[in-house]
Amino acid sequence: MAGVSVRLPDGSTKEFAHPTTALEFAESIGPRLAKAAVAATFDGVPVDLSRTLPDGAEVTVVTVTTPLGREVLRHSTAHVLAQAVLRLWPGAHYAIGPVIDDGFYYDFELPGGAHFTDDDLGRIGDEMRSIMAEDQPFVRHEHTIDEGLELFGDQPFKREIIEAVGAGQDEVDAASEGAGEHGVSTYWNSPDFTDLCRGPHVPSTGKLGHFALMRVAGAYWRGDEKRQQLQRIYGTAWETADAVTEHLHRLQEAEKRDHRKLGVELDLFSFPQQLGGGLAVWHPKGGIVRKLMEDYSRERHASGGYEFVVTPHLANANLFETSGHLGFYKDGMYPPMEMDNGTYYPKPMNCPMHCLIFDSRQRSYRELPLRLFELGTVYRYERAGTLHGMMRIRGFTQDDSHIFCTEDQLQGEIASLLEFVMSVLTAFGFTDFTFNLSTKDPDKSVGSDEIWEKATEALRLALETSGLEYAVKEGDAAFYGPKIDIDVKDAIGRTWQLSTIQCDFNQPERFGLEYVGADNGRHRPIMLHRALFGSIERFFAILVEHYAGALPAWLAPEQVRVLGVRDDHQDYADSVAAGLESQGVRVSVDPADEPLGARIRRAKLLKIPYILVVGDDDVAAGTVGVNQRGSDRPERGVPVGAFTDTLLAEIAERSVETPASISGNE
RNA sequence: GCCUGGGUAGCUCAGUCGGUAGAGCAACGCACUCGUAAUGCGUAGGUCAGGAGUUCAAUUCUCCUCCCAGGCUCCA
Repeated sequence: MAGVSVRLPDGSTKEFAHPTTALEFAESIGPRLAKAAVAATFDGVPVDLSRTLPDGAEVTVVTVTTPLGREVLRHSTAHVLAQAVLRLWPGAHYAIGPVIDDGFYYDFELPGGAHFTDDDLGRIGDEMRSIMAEDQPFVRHEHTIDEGLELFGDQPFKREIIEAVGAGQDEVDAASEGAGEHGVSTYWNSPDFTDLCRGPHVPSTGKLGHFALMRVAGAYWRGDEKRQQLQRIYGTAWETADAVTEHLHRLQEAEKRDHRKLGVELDLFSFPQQLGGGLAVWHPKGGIVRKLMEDYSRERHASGGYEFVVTPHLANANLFETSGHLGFYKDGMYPPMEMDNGTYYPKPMNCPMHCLIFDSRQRSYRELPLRLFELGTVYRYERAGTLHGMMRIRGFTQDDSHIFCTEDQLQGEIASLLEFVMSVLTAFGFTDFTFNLSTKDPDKSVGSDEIWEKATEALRLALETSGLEYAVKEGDAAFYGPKIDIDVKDAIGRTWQLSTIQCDFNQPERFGLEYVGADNGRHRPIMLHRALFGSIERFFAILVEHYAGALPAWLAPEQVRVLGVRDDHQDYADSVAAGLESQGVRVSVDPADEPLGARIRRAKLLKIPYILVVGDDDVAAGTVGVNQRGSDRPERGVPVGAFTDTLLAEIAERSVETPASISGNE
């Protein structure tokens, strides 16, 4: 065989006289690289280190600290998990074991309908460690489809994956599991374990070891709740033990920001059992934050050309028949109430009622775009298992708007909406946006293809003319029209889907909406649905988590707490507080019947932005000691006026950053 | 709705191999009067989620219901 020549990522080439594996290639570059290598890529395609270099390819060595390297590591660890489970439960069926963010999972069906319990995780982990200690190789084999079916004769899920080849819909899944038109690929670890897989894998199980099994869960086979439920085990795996520890630490930190926990600690809201699942009560401290959010929203909508409307919580069933909601979402609506003149439902959406407002009299093109806005409270019967604090709740309020416009106005409206959304969200401290365009789901939609085409194109053009990058989510639209969803990234890098802009040609048609045009003819308006917060409850929860409960001063339930050093500073503390209160500052005084340190601690735990300590010096000089949130270095002797001015400016600007210094001297 | 794990004082948790419960913090009272993250003493607080069963006896064992957590499914 002639020699081979391959290209390196830096553009240089390397020649080999004999057939050479990717591992030997890595060794030829350096022993450290070879040691860190877990896989390679040939012309961008990930492959095992044992593969032979193809002539002329661009070759990279994949090391364990890269995203692809970690994927290989996690995928390989998932295989070991399956092997361990099959050892411990002979006769178990194994399904799929893909890589996910920060980890992996594997789905199983245990013999005799057995289920994993949390206690099993320890045993399984031990078994995995012994497989890793055995340092078994991952040996790749290629088979024909028939051979594959034979090989996995007693494994129904593996057979189903292989059988999906050529059958259409599950092709992509099958390919990622190693089954395709070409045949199937498997990895052999030991005489007792072979798995179906595309690869690549680390060379041997000895390369693995830094992992943790996280939890047991149920998961439907193929994600279909009509099919059987399998037992899923989630795990995480990293290149070093320290990286595992760090990951677990990050999870702990995220837990500390959990809005449900902070909701109790900061006395913001609760879910009384007597109320019923998924229904919240807002306590005064949560209530004031909500009011501030709503005030700001109303203010922006007022200046944005919106008109305020109010609609009731119940509606005749006919309304939701007309809108189509009953047809598509009956199961997600609260059950109907029979009343003397018909059947009524709690409303799950505000849009049908806004259509009725449009339809209440004849409309002229001169009125368009007509922008109706409502903080509309809706009720949805979310399934019990989906409830999640304020994030997923059964009664909530949407900052809902419906814009009726002409076809000519559509483009401009969408573009200005995109601006509006980003501007409002920025005020709350979110600056990192991503955009998704969701298109028609053929199985769950109303209206003609032509109308959908038009609506989708309008959204696409608006995104493009605004110069925004976006991803397309096929089949993710609402039943009445395509939409743009806007995700934000929070302080610890998690993304949340917040705002939505939906283009709807269907409801105006279903409701028979019309306006009189300049041509004196009747025309159908187009309706844009949009929400910025989405649900106020959910947005509030995201805000709490984003700030870990330390809300910016303009949103903080209590902005300032004044502490006298001794009892005899009480009058001065009261007067400082009264002065601030007269300027609209939310302030309280904590009297000196406990040591100062204890009162400071309590105020810090409540995440109050400013703690003012006043003592003899301050009474004499008309100053305060300012202990700012996030700082461990209080400023003494700040004139009351200087503090007040800085604070009022911070609040008026709705600053999401705390000023570096209150006195302005530093 | 499905799978797994839970529910003990306002919060965080201990405990009872079946004999009706305990700590810290919080609350309340008294004393302390203090310059930047926990002053001391005392008081009160629980149908051990709810219901049924087994038992001389159930917070503990069994079953059912409700609620919570983590997933799955769903999310107009």
